[in-house]
Amino acid sequence: PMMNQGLSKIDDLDYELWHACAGPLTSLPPVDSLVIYWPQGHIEQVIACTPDSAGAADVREASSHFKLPSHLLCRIGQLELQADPNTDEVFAQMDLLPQDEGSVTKEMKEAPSAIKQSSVKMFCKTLTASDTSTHGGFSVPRRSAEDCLPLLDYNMNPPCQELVAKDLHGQEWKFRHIYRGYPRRHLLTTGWSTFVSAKKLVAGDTVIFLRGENGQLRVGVRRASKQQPQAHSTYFSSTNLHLGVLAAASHASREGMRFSVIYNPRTSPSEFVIPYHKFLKAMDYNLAVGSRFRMKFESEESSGRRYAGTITEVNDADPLRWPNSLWRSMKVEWDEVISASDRHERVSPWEIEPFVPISTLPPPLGGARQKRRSPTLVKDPLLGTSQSVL
Amino acid sequence: PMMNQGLSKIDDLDYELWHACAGPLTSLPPVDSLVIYWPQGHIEQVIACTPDSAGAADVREASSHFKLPSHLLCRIGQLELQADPNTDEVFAQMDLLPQDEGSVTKEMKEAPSAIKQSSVKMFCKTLTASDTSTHGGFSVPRRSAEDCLPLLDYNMNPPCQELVAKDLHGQEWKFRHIYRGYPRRHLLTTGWSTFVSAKKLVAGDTVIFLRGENGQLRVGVRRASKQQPQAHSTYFSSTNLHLGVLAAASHASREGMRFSVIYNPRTSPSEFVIPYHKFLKAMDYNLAVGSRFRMKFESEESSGRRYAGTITEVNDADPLRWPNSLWRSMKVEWDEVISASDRHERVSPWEIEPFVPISTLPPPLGGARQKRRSPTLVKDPLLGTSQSVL
DNA sequence: CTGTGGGCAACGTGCCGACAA
DNA sequence: TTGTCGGCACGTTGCCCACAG
Repeated sequence: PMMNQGLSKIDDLDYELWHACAGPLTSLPPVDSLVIYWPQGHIEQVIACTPDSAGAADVREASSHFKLPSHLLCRIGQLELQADPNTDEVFAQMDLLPQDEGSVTKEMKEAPSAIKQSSVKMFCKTLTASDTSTHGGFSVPRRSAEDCLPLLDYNMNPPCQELVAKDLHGQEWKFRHIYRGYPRRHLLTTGWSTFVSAKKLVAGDTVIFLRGENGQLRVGVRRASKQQPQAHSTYFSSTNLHLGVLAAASHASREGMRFSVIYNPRTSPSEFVIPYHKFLKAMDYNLAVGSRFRMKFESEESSGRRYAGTITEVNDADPLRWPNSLWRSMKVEWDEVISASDRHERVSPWEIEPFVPISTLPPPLGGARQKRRSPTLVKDPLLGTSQSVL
Repeated sequence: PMMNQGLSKIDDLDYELWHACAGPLTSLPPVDSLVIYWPQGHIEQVIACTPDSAGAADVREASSHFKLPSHLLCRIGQLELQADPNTDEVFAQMDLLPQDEGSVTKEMKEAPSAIKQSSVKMFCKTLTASDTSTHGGFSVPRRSAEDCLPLLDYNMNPPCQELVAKDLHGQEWKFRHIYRGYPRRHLLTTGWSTFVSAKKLVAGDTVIFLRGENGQLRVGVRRASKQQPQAHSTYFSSTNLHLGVLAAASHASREGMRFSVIYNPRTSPSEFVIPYHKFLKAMDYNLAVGSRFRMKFESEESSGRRYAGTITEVNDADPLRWPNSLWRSMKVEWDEVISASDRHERVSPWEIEPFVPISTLPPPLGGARQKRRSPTLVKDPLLGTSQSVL
């Protein structure tokens, strides 16, 4: 049920499957790379995962005892891509090793160069009412079947074969793939309904099929409904969960010890482990009240689109607990009406793309670097404390 | 889904249902009573609930930073009896308010006097293969039906009625109750199989029916299999959960603030919130290596029986992390072979009954009190530090 | 008294082509 | 090209009694 990253062809395929299930907006920092960890964002995920936010006042009070900066520079130690055995929700467990700022070399600050080309074939389909009904099977779009499924022997009458596809847990699912009906079409019949009921799929959910170079098949699932945090984990009070996050990070940063976080891309309101180079790049943005920008996120109409907006405030999201933190340090207004906009009322610098691409700005003259930065945003990236720039 | 204790007849019935589902060995301290909270025991529950005990070394290392005594004197602030929405496993959320030893009056140390007589009717039945098969319904034992179910009109042909019973979540379940067959018997037919599949009942599990004075019916479930901690809570790393428990208790004890714990009687290896009077009584036991005792617990053959044993060691269960703690301070040997005896290799003083009832001991003479105590067990009950007794 | 099994009817599941959007 | 439907066969569900432990 757990896998490491990029060891063999098979692991590559599982790696691709995990990302396909996570959705196009999710990216993970590679092993050994430098990242910034944001406790505030981690807490946001905990809140999103627990049904009751009761005792929030307690947490606020108690958390002030932890000497914890707004963010930690870390190296990714180990990365495990997994899926919830009950819901198939993807998540990543990452080990973080706190790093000294001094030990950072120039190369570490740079973005990784080439993106390796994958030869994995894949298709997604949003399930229709017919696909999920008990009355019949799954209709495979013609192109998808021809591109991604093993070639049928069209001399058979009817042409058919058995497919075996593994899911993220390594469990195998068998499907009868048949080409029949008039007009002819590709269908998955026997085995399909078992899959649907086991994965509790409903119309609107998405299935994903992948085929590796070696012919291995994978199958995964992405749900339409951000289903409620189904009263998870009745064993633990939400206060304990909050404090556990803070205690672990606090201890790790003091002692420089490895700690472990779980990132759930489908539940977390925002990524809270940010590649260091992405963070550094964002520090060079010219961000001030009134600045225009674009940002990509998933909404009810689109599974990932750019939205345009304007910065209306630049200040602390939580001045009491997390003073001088860049986490959601900008309040913004969107050009369009965004449903569930509360999730996007405040954003962090690294989430956005400035409206004028930075590369087209005139090259900075002497002393221009200061001008390009908004004074309210000039902070020591590692200590999170404001510094005057003269 | 949540209920307070003892407000009305209906709440009483839910309270009884919760206890019936928890089993005969579970008891809960009443609201406002004094208790001793044992962090070690709380951690044991967390370990029993989380699949992987990985990172245990981290936790040990990190937990040494918390200045936390082995036990806290607390008052029960609020008590919520709940059940897991997925598994119907019962659990209790209790608020604990740390107390000063000085504020404890003599009455608080005494056990509550009268146990109020309940007029609630109840029956349990362990399900047979026929009860859980899809082929038929549920056969109600005659006595149970006559004592506990609403009276049937035996003039009907056949006599039948509709029963409506609520579970711990307040959800209503409807059953057709019919008296038929030859020889005549009570059966639940229509609605029963829905209940079985919704609650995922298998042969060997137990159903519980309750009927209050007002005629209200309740239905609950107690599973035979201590099913695996079904890979719970993939959102949180087990290290965080450990640290959260310690951080919450540590902060609460320093600041004297209310904190909240969740007690799961079916999963926790031992109760970790102990009535203060029970604790004090155990301090008077004459416990030393070689002492004989009895103790009641659930095992594979019996759902709650007394077992006899002998104390073989009296020392710290975890000398490094929890020195001078009474939690599982005695290593014991049982007269019979106990399956899964690892859970019962070490016990705490308040769990056992001395073989010679304390009331039949000769009344203590002058200075006898010291004699009756074993030196290795004489500790300040609130600080957990050893004291010399001269 | 109650667990199990045979009988049997009703219902759901699931494979098929037809048709139309 | 593909979503939905009617047709139809077969397996399952679920109510009934008989019988035996």
